[in-house]
Amino acid sequence: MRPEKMRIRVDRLSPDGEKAPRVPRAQDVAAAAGISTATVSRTFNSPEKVAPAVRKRVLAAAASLGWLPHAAGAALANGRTAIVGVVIPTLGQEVFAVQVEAMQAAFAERGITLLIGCSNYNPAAAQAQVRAMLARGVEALAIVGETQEPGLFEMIQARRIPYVVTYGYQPDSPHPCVGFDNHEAFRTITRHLLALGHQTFGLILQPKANNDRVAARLDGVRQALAEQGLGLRPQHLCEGHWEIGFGRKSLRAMFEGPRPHPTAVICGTDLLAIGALLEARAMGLTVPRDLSITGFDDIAFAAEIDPPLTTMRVDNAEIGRLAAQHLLALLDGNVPASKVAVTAQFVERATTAAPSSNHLSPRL
Amino acid sequence: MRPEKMRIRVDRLSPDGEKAPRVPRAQDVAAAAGISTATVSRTFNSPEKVAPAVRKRVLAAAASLGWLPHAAGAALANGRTAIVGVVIPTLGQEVFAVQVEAMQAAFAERGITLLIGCSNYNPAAAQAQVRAMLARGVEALAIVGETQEPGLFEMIQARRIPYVVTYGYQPDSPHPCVGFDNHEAFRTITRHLLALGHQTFGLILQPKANNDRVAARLDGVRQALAEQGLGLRPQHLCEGHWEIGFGRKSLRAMFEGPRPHPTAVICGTDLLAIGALLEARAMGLTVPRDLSITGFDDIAFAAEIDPPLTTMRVDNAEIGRLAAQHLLALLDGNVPASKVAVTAQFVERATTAAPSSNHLSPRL
DNA sequence: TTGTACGCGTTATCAT
DNA sequence: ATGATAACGCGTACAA
Repeated sequence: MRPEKMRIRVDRLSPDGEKAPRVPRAQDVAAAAGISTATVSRTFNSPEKVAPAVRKRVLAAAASLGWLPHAAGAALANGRTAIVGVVIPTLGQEVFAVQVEAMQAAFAERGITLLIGCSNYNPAAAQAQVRAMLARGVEALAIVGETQEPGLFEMIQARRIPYVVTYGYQPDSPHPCVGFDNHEAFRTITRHLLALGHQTFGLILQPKANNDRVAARLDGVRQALAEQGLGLRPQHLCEGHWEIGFGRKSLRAMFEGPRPHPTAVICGTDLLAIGALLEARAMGLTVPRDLSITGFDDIAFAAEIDPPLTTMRVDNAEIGRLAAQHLLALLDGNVPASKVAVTAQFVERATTAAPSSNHLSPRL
Repeated sequence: MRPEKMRIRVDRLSPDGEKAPRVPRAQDVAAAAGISTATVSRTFNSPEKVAPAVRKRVLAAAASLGWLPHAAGAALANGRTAIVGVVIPTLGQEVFAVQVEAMQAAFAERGITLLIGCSNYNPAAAQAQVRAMLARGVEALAIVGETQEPGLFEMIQARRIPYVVTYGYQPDSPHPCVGFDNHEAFRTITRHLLALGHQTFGLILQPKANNDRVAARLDGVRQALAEQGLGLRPQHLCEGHWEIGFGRKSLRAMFEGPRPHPTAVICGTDLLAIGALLEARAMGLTVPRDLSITGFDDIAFAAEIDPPLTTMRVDNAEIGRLAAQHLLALLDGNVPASKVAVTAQFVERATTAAPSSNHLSPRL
């Protein structure tokens, strides 16, 4: 009988001469339970193949040593990492934070942990995050938006791992996606205001650079206007940071600019709309009598403000859940629908109304 | 000369007979560049040790093959994973989302990626997340709060990895922490209101179960009151979900309850305070004449609401940054201060004032 | 049911 | 400066 080949790792001694207790390995558990590492592994990965008595001993040994199977070793051995990556612009925006939270919960149920990366709307940063995640062997990827560094999707595809673009739904996209149709949503808002009789529009949006969702929104508005032979004056289109401050600033700029002033202002987020609303009030305008304002997202506060904000509701947690489901299905070898549309729901509250008569024939 | 021992992995054929192109390994890059894997590794990890000409060839080969060093292999070989874990209650709360975002940015600068876990205020879930992270070989851990499952910190300590408790600062805690002193902050708020002449207080907080920060806040209020020989009536202490709805509901409950009614209501979050403010207005109360209200966090909206909310500002991004710095220092072998205090700043706006006279001698 | 032994992809050591 | 090779910790054929 050949002597068993067994690697023995000597405990390193720390400078002060004490034993530096090392993180236990399967080997240690095996020794403690008086069995082999193979049985340790089986106890955790296919317990039914292990005799109950042995199983009990192994579990006890593992618990007493505080052993956890080292994921890197396992990943190398079986090719699975149980890690999924998600890349979003920023956690500072509730819509994305909520999405990530829902994905994390869905994956956690399946024992999958989530690597998170923020791009801050910088495609190069997104690229770097994706690269790092691929190197870490993520089994799937979710990424917000299609406007990415050239080659990013090829890099993912070369790894043959499932991926999905979230937040936006684009029927003609080459990528699987889960989200709502930004173009359609803003067309809906615009049409609603057109139906009320508005003819002069203001638009306050996030920067559309590197942001296909915002570009789609702008397109949606323009198209709805074009259908009525209308357009958007350059001074009535403001692009900037998504929060209250920029909403205020933009509204003031529009109304301090040349006439005609807008009778309706469409905003890209509820926060922008709230800013516009607050500034309109500060300027002595009455909403919706003098000015209609719409938001987007339906944050909790939208319903509470006075007057309650007309907006559009998107279930971001649902987007996160569906994205996770989509990726999980692919990981299970199933073939889910490549594109999943979530509907954005128009919520009419009290910041929209027909324009008052003195606006109906603006002095051009 | 012994023939070189070289493992050759045969490309597996996919069912349809086509070659399934596999993810490239260092071996493939080495072959393409006509050198050994050792040089490939060096090219990326200590480029100065590689001849410029060779380096160039290796980089070109790696780029053309799309090779990324597989992190699991690297982790196994050098014992470093470049992963750090963070466990928070929920991303749905801005304060935590902002913290995580700041940590992610700080770690990304050092090539470290972040594993994220949410506990939803459930210690068992936090425990499970920590366990999964340790198994994945995180090199450091940040976790919100000290109220954890017994044994959780021992589990971390056994792994000898740096960790830090965030959001709360407790001078007498056995754990390193980065945050502000919740007890002191709420004592400050309470003292301010006491100085204005208030004697009957309401308190609207998040649930204090499994939440040391909230428990500390409650204590802070109680202590400040006790210093003046005052107490808190049970019906004036409401615990519930941190958002607007619960603020409304709680305020109504207090004022529909038996007299005396509070002349000042202290809230655990700005959203709760906004809810209380809206409900107070709906009930015909004028703030701050009939009722003072304070929030906490200083969210963007706090300054915008009418009247602007008196609250306390915490720089959560700073907490995230400092926590990351603390962990990075430890990873670098430095010894940073074990406890880092961030100050919460009282921001007096317009929802606080002296109680009106009819409240000064409440009918008990 | 359990054990043996190899391989996963990389890095570090040592030799050249 | 570069190459050969032995770990790293685990999972899993295959053998017993």
